[in-house]
Amino acid sequence: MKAAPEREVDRSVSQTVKAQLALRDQILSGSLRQGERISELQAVETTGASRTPVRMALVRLEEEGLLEAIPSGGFMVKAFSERDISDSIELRGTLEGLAARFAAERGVSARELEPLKECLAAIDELLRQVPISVEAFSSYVTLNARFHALLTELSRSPPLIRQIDRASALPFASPSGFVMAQSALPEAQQILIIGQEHHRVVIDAIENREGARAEAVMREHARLAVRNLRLALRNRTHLDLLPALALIKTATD
Amino acid sequence: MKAAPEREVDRSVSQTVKAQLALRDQILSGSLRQGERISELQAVETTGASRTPVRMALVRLEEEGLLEAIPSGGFMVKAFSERDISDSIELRGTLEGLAARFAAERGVSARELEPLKECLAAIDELLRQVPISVEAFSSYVTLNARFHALLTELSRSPPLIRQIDRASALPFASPSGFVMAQSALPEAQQILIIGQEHHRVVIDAIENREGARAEAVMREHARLAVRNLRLALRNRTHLDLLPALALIKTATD
DNA sequence: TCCTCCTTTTATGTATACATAACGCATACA
DNA sequence: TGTATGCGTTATGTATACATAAAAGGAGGA
Repeated sequence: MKAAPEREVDRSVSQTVKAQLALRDQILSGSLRQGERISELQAVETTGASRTPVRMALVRLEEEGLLEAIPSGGFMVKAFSERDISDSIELRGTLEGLAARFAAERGVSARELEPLKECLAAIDELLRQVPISVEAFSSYVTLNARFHALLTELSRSPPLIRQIDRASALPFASPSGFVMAQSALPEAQQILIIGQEHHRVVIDAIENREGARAEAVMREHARLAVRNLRLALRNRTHLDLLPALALIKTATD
Repeated sequence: MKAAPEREVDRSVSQTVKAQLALRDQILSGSLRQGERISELQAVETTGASRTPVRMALVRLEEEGLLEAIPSGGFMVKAFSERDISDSIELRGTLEGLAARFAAERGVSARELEPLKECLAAIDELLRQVPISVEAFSSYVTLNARFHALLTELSRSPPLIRQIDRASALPFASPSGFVMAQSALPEAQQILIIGQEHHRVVIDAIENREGARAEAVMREHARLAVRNLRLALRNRTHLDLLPALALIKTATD
């Protein structure tokens, strides 16, 4: 399939960003197999951008952690072990814990907490319906991502916010990475309820300036995601809902 | 034998790396002032590389955290507040704490601990002489960096190692960032001795699989660096020994 | 004198051409 | 038959040309 004939160049978005998004999709969907060198020429054809922006995108994706530089030149898709993924989640949790502690220790005004509480209430509303619909799960993903983003912001520490964003860039390490995978599990509802309890506690801890408690609960919150990862991988049900399944290193495959 | 070790050298002299090193030097030395847009053409002249590798280097330096992308295009040198810097150090300490905990909880063989203990002994040897010479300070910097690198490796977690490396890339956040600045302070020797005690404790904690203790002491260890930063900035003595002083946002300057 | 608009200039983003180094394949020799 | 070497192909790294968008400067009007 040749894309060359009518290559309408969309100039509203830079070619670099376009190439980056396209390549990321290809990586996460498994079009580009792990360990294999990514051909720039091939990437040029599939993304529609020329070599310069493609190259730029490759560098950014390497920094993002999805690609690995090959010593002799070029890049390949990185492979992740189950341990790598759980460590990445725990890492993210540790950083979020630090953010929560900063927020608690340095103090947060009631006005700043307002959006967090709204988020909390919205999730409460979602969890009230039994059983939880697929649409509700989808809404949960959005609200959960929002909650985590707001919480991170509460630290008011640009370096920390930056690092958390970078740690969450890996799709399987992001706060909502495994929520959809849970949707297939019978204990899904319980898991969401426990997660929401964590949300509630961290807000309470920040409000009362209990730094250690805020930090601890965010770490535990991430451990919930690790548990879900294990559960999903063991059950092997709805693995297609797992983000970046193609990146997971397996012994047999 | 088809493997050629010289390939690494080839890449190290690549125009991209050359430009990156040259630009980083310029940024840290203050040749490029914070807030001002970095002219690509000017960078081409000063680095000797052409625009493509310069552009590559700029992207990498942005990911590294030294540059900031300008919405309308191009990059500028980022400015850091004192709070930004202390947060970056504490961030690094938190990650190192996680690494130490991983090492302690997951267990480390005596053979793996060996190089750490050698490092410890070498630093002990250095600190025995009173007063500590400038050369000793310099040796300390090397050994300290080595100790922190070895400790990070002990976690045996590639994602965590990667993040710690990224967090330490900012010169003022690196483990040895403020050691030289201490050399001008009268309490320098005490500070080094306390730091070494932290090193000793973390090894002991890892050996005894005391995860919480290992984590706590590494956090405290980073706080020592934060204290030194404050001390150095307040005393304003030998500020020229501070890395990236040009990047620190000040109200007066 | 200040503000606004237009023109000019310059810098960035992109495309592409070129050179060099790596990889593969074939052939020859052990 | 296996290994090593050499050549050809191909991909990457680099340089540069071109187009567009932003910034700056000047001129005209209020």
